[in-house]
Amino acid sequence: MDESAPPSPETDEPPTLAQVAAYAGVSPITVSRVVRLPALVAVPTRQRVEAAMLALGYVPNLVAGSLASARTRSVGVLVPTVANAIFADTIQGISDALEPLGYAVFLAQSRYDPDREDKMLAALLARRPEALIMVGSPATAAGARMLRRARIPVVETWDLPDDPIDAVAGFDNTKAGAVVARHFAASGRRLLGFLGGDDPRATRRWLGFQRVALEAGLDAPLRVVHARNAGAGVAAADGMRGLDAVFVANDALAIGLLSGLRHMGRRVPDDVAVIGLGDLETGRLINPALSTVRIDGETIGRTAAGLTISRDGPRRVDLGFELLTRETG
Amino acid sequence: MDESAPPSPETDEPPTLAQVAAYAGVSPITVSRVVRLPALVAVPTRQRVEAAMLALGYVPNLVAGSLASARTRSVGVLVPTVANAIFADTIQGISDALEPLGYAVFLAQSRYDPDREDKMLAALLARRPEALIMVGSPATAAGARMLRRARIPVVETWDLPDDPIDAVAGFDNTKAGAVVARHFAASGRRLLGFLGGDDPRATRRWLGFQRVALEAGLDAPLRVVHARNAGAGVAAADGMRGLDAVFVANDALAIGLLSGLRHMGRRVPDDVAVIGLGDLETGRLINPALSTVRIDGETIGRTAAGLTISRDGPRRVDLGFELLTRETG
DNA sequence: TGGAGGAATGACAGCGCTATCATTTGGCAC
DNA sequence: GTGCCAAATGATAGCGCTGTCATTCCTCCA
Repeated sequence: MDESAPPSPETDEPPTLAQVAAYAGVSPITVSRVVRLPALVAVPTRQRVEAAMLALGYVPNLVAGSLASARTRSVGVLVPTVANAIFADTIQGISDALEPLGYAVFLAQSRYDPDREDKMLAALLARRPEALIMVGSPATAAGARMLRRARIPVVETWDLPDDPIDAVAGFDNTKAGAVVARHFAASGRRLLGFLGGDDPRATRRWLGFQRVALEAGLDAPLRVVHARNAGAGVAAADGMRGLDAVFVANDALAIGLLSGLRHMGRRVPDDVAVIGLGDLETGRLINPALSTVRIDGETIGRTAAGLTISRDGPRRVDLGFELLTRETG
Repeated sequence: MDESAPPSPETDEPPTLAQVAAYAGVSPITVSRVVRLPALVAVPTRQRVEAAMLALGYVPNLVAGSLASARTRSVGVLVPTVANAIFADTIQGISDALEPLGYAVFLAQSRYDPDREDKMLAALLARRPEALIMVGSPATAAGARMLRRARIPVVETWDLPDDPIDAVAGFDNTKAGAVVARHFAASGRRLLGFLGGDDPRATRRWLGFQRVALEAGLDAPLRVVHARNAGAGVAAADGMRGLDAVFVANDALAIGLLSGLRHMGRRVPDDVAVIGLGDLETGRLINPALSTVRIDGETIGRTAAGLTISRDGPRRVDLGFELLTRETG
C-alpha cells in the first residue's frame, strides 16, 4: 500500500486500513480492532488511531471486511413493489429494527412476476445477505430451492404458508376473507363481490370469502381481477353494478372504488358496502370512513427482522388482523 | 478449495467458483467468464460449465467479485422515510431503472435526523456503492465532506440546491410555495397558513409562500409545524381556526387536515381552501378532491438513476411541478 | 522471586473472486 | 510449408480486510 510515499491526508484514492495503520504507527490489525472491538485496544493507542482515521477521512471497506469475515451484515428484502403503502410500512419496520444493529438492507422488487422474482432472488443471494425477508412465498420451485440452499434465515411475510422454508410472520389471508364474508352475510348483504389482484395472497382471501358466502347460502360471489392501484378501483366500479357488498383486497383500490361508485350515483353503504384491507391512514380520514381489515405492516416488518436476528423461539408468528367496521360497511 | 474430496453436488457449504471449475474440468477464470462474459467462451465449454453450475447450485459470490474488481454494482439510497408514499415512488423509480442493469439498491432511512443521516451515509459508503442518491442535501458539513471524498456520483433529489455536491434531480421548492400563495391571493384568500415539517425542503416552500403572501399585501401568513403523517393533520385543524387558505407540505397531511376541518364544521373550500403537495393518488379520489402541487416522484427516481449511470449531459435537472386545482382550493 | 495469567499488540494466511498478461491452438494467406 | 493472427484458455497475483494463532510486557501473589 504505497510504502514509498509517506501516507498523507487527502489523497485522491480512499485510504485503506493499512494506510491508517502506517499513519498511526500501528499494525493494520490494531486499526481493525479500533473499528470493531475498541475495548480491546488501550486508550492512548485507540486515540492515536482515531485521530489517524479522522485525518485521512477513513471509511472502512465493508466489502473487504465481509469477504474476510464471511459476515456481510446485510439482509435482502424482496417485495412485490415499494410503491404500495402496505409494503412500505413493512420495509420501514424491517429497516428500523435492523439499521441500529449495523445491518444494511438490500431492496428488490418482484413486480408480482415469478420470473423477475427468481432473478431478484438470485441477485440478492449473490450479495450473500445474512438473511432474506420476502412478502409471500417464492412463486417457483426454483426460487424455493435457491432459498433453501442458501442456508440463511428466510422469513416469509404477509401470509401463513403451510410449508414455509424457514420462518413466517404474517396472518391468515383465507380467514381474513372469511371474516369479511361472514360480516357481510350477518349484515344482510346478499350479492357479494371481491376485487383484487390474482397473486397467491389475494387468491387466498378470495377463497375464504367465497367459501363462507356459499356456506351462508348466498349466491356465488363475483371475483373481479384488476390492477392494484387506486385508479383501477375507479374503473372497477362499473363491474360491480349488481352487487350490494364488495371486499377489496387493498385500501388504495377500495378508495378508488368508492370514488367510482360515487360517480355512478351509488350510495355507500346504503346501496353497496365496501370493506378494504390494510388500514391505510387516509382510509380512516375520508368521508365516508373506509371499513377495513387492519393489518399492521410495520409490526410484520419488525417481527420478520426479529426472526432473522434470532433463531430461538417460534418460527411461525401469526400477527392476526382486525375487522374495523367504520362507515362504508 | 477442498482438493482432497472430489467435488460433489449438494454439499452443505455453498460451492465456490473453484469447485465449479474443478467439476467442469476447466480453470476458475473460465467459470468466471461464463458468468460475466459468456461470449468469450466456446460453446461446448460454456455448456459444460453451465451444467456444472446447475449441478452444484452455484450462486456467484458478488462480495468477492466486488472486492476483486473494485465494482460493487450497487447504489446507496438515503430517504427520510420509506413510509411516505412520496418517497416510495422515488425509490420505485430508482429501483426500476437500476435493477435491470444488475445494480442492487441499498436502502437507508434518516428519519429527518441529521445525526442518523450521517451515520447512515457512513454505513452506506462503507459498502462502497458506485453511486449515492439521496432526498435533499446532506444536513451537516461532515456528511457533505464524506460524500465529496467518496468520489462517486451523488444525486440530490426533491430539491434544487445552489451548490450541489454533484448532480441534482428535483424541483424548486421555493417556487412551489410561491405559486400556491399567488393562487390563494388571486382567488381572494386573505389569511394564509402553512402546515408542514421543518426540514429544509418544507422550509423553502414556506419561505416562497410567505414572501409572495407579503408581496401581495396580505397579512403575515401563519406557519404551523407538525409531524408529517395524516393523523397529525387532523390535530392541526384546530390551529387553523382564523385562516381561509392553507398550504400543506404533503398530501397525506392535507387529507388529515381535511378530516379535522370537516369535524370542526368548516366547509372546504367555502370557508377554507386547502392545497397539498405530492399528488397522492388517493387525494384525487376523495370528496372533495384535493387540490395539490403535483410532483412526479417516480420520474425523480428514474432521472436520478440516469444521472448515476452516465456522467454525460447536464448534472442539474429541474423536473418542475404543476399546480392542480381541483375541489379544495 | 519466580511464574502464572491477563492485557495489548502483531504476523501470517486466506476469504472468493477478477485484472492482467501469458500460452496454446487452429485457420488461412502467400 | 511458414508465418501470422484471432480465438480460447490458463497462471499468477492481489483486492482490503479479519480469524487465528503467536508474542511481548506487565502485574500480582504464592
